[in-house]
Amino acid sequence: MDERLLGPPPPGGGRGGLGLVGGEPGGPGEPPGGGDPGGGSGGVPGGRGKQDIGDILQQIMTITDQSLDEAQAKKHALNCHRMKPALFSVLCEIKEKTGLSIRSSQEEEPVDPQLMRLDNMLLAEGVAGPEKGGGSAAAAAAAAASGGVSPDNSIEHSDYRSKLAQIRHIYHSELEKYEQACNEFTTHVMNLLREQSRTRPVAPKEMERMVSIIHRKFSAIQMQLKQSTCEAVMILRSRFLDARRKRRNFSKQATEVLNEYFYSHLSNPYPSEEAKEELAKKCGITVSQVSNWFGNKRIRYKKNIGKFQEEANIYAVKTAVSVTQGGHSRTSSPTPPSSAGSGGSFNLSGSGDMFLGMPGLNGDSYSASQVESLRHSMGPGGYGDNLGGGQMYSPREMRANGGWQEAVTPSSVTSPTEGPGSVHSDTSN
DNA sequence: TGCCATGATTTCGG
DNA sequence: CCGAAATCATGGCA
Repeated sequence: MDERLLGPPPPGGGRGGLGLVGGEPGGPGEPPGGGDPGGGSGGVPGGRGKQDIGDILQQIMTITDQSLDEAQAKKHALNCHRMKPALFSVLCEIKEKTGLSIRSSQEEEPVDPQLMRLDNMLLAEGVAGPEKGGGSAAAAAAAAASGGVSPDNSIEHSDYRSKLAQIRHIYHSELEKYEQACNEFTTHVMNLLREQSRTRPVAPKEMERMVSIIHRKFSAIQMQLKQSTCEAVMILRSRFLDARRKRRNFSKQATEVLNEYFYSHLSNPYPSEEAKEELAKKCGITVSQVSNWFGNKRIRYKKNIGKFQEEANIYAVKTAVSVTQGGHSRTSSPTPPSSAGSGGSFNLSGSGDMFLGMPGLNGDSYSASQVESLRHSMGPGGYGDNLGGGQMYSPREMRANGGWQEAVTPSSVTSPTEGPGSVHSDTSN
C-alpha cells in the first residue's frame, strides 16, 4: 500500500515542488519517502512533521483563494509532496471515525407513482414511445372517444396530429437536452471527484451516491417536463376534440335529408336504429348526431310549432310529390313499417287529449291544403293500414308517442272525424 | 356586438 | 339505455 500511496518519486527529487511551499529547505538527512502514517514519528522529528502537516493543511485551506494557475501549481505540489500519502491515510482515518463515510445508501426511493402516471399518459397519448403509430393511434382513439367521423373531422384530426407531433418533438428534444446535460454534469462531477480523490479520500460509494443525487435532481426536472407536456396534450385535446367547442352546422344537404325524414314522419319522428344509420350515412354524420338532431328537432318543433309550419309545409310538399311520383325510394325507405304505423294510430288517439289539453294550439292556423300535404306525407302506411290493425307497439314507442302526440297533434290531426275511440281501444289492448 | 339558430351536453325519469 | 327538457356554447348574420 505504501508503494501505491507514495507513487512515483516526484520529479526533481523527493520534495520537488515543496520547496516553494513554505520555503522550507527540506531536511537533507531525511529518508526519501519517509512518511509514516502512524503519526509522523517515523524518521522525522516530531515537531518538524507536525509543522509539515500543518503547512500542508494550511495550503489546502487556502487553495481556493488562489488563482487557478496558482492553485494548479499548488495542487500539483501537494500531490507530489512526500507527506501526501501520510496525510491521505490520516484523512481516511478521520473520515472513517467521524462517520462521514457513506451512510447505508439504501434510500432507494420506490418508483414515483405520479411519474408512472405521467409516463403512462404520455405513452397513451403517443407523445412518448415509438414514433409511428403511437400518435395516430392515440388520435384515432381520441376521435373514437369523441365520436366524430364526419368528413371535416379529418381536417381537424390532421391538425390535431400535427400539433401533437409538435408537442412530441419538443418533448423529445427537451428530454434529450436534459439527458445530455445530466450526463455532462455527471461526468464533470465524476472527474472532479476523481481528481479530488487524489488529495482526499473519496469512496466509490460516495461517487455513486453523488451520481444518484444528480440523477434524482435531473429526473425531477424531467418530471416537470413530462407534467407540462401532459398539460399541453390535455389542452390540445380539449381544444380539438371537444365537439361542443367545435360545433359545426351540418351541411345543407344533410339538414335537408333530416328534415325530410322528420316531416315525413311527423306523426312519429322516432327513426329506428337502422333508419338512423341510414340517415347518418346519407348525411355524413354519426348515428348519435342523428339522434341529437332528432332530439333537438322534436323538442323545438313541439315548443314552437307555428315557427316550423312553413318548413313543415315545404318538406311535406316535397315528400308528397316524391311519393305521388311513385318514389318509394325516398327517405321513407329506411322507415320500418312499425314506426309509421304506430304514428298514425297514436296520432288519432292523441287528438282527443289535444283538444282537452291545449286548445290554443289548435290548427286554425293550418290550412286544409297543408294538412292534406302532411297527411300525404305520412305515406301509404301512415293512416289507413293501421287504423284497425292490431299493431304491436313497443313500450318505449308508446311512451314516446304519448309524449310526442300531446303537443304535436295539432298539425297532424285536423281530421277529428276519425274516431279516437277506436284507437283508444287499440292502445288499451 | 347582439341576437337567433343550432349542435352538443347534462339532468332526470322510466 | 333512450328520450324529454333544460342548458351550454358556438356559428352566422344583420
